[in-house]
Amino acid sequence: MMGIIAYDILPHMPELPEVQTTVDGINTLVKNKVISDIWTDLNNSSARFGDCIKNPKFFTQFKNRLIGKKIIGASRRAKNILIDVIDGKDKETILIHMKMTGHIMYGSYMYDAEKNHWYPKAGQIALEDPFNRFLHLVITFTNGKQLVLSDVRKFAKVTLVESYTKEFSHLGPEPLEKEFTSAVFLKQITRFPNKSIKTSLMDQRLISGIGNIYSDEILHVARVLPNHSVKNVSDEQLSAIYKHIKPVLSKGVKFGGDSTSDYRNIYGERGKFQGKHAVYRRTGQKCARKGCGGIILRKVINGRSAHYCPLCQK
DNA sequence: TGCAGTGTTGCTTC
DNA sequence: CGAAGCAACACTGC
Repeated sequence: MMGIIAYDILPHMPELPEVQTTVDGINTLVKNKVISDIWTDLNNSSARFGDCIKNPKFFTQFKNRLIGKKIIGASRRAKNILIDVIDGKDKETILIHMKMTGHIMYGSYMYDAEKNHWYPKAGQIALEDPFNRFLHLVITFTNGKQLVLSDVRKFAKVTLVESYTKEFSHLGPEPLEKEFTSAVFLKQITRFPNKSIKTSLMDQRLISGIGNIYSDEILHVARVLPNHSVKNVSDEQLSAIYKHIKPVLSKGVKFGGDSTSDYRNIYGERGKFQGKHAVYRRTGQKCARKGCGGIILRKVINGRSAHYCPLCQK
């Protein structure tokens, strides 16, 4: 390694599999822990951010309402993390959207008062990680350990919610739920006929949780070019896309998410899905489909980079 | 040295 | 209603 820290800043937010991996990690490691203190350095912004911890007034409330409460479990809706906490009958839900570069870890961290900065204590995976420099929210528990938010670009949104339904009313169905039938998919995906199929797959109003990586991967296995308008995608192609949504997302969860960039799981470890890409960020390389021989191309669609094989995707 | 690229959401404007 | 453009932010690579 020669002391060189080799890492790329390739910002892409956690998508469904990454968020699910984090939620599973919280349920494994952080359940029943009682909050004793909360620190942030994001609460120095103007009030224009509304009810989130970037608003200093809100952060004070956030802290007061959560200290003394116990984590009872985490769940996921779209790319949002929901953490339920309780103190007697007094229940709150912490809502975290990791946006571009956020990720959450649990371990032992120490505070440097002079620098107003937190560091992982020795002997932890996170210590080796270049992203440990960007801790912006630290929740300390009565056992002395911390749940931390690392976020290079500080886009993550952290708040408290009372009503899930109100908060998430604009979101499309969850693709891994059994209610996500072929009929539901067809109804949703055809809502904006003039948009590209890739853009529609990533539209959170149509389907929840799919972003740039998984939309590219789904379209590759379904053999559909990303730039086609939805109205020009055949019924056969739409059913192929539907057929592959669940397996591709489940594969992402199975491999612990994608760490092409900054994503880390609750232990500070990388996921392994980046080693499984057929197309995403494989521009100029050979198509992963056996016997295809195509070379992966990259094209900007609606301001986002799409990766695809011009030979086997039609 | 400076600026485009990186990806997502939500707000503004039309 | 919708689409398109941009801001939120940090850092890299050219």
